[in-house]
Amino acid sequence: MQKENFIDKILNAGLKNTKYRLSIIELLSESKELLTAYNIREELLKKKIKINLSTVYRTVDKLVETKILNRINLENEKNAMYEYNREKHHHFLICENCNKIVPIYSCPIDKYELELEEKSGFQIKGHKIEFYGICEDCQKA
Amino acid sequence: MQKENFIDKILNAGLKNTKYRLSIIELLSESKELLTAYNIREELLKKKIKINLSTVYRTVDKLVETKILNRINLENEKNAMYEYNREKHHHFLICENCNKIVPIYSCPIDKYELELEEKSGFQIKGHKIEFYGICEDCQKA
DNA sequence: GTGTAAATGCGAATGATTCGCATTTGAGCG
DNA sequence: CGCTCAAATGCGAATCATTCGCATTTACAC
Repeated sequence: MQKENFIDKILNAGLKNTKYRLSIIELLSESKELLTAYNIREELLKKKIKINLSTVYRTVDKLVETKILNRINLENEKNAMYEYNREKHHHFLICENCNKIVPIYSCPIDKYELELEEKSGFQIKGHKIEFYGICEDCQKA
Repeated sequence: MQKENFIDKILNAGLKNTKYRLSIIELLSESKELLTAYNIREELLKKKIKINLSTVYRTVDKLVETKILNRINLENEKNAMYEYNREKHHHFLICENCNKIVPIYSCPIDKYELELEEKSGFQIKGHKIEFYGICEDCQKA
């Protein structure tokens, strides 16, 4: 059962298993969208789970630290967004018109990163790409 | 003379030529680093130019709007940074240790962006890439 | 069950950025 | 060159996401 799996993740991360941690992980693992701290609170309220906003922030911080969640800061959004970490490298394609955010599971970087290491002398640990454009729906309208 | 060139840019953008606009453009055009609004104010103060922080924000907003400057929001910095727009497509390589920011003037995207347009149906307008790693100096230390 | 550190709630603080409004300034025009 | 008016500026307050301090509660090891 998925829930047991989440509890294991929490405990393996050296964290206490609390109802808020579990429900935030469940929520994000079921969500197709990125959610802000505020969104998370709203969604939990819909499920009759009342949580303080500070607690949401502290909880997601811990879960990001332990790599159970990812924190995403997009160019056009001032608030951080969170997603369940499915451990699949990806980037985002963002509609400049309707702000739709679509994950992209392919990545054009690979070889280039090696070249860049040689040229720059940096030891490269990672990268972040965002693509901006107009989605199909907005092009029609 | 460079200054005349900047004044032209300001006027062509339909803006009034004010000492603050000119000095902010001059400052950024001479700077090798990205500067925050606060940094800009500090640097101008060093040159005995006293400017209100609100004015810095309003000025860079206008100059970004008119593409004389670029606004850059990096993952790890909460404040926006500004650079003079030299109209050369580039990305950034950031040292996770000392926060050095190095511009990279090559770009691995080109063909991939076309593929992505086909696959996604998006009309892609642009992209943003950040590379993270450890710079040569920090690797030694 | 007990003890203890970690987690939580609540309200206040922080810090970047924006806003409202009164004053000043740039630039076109006579 | 002086006049006029919109645009630009200064200043202080407001905003909004996020963090902090502290008192209280809870999870988990023994």
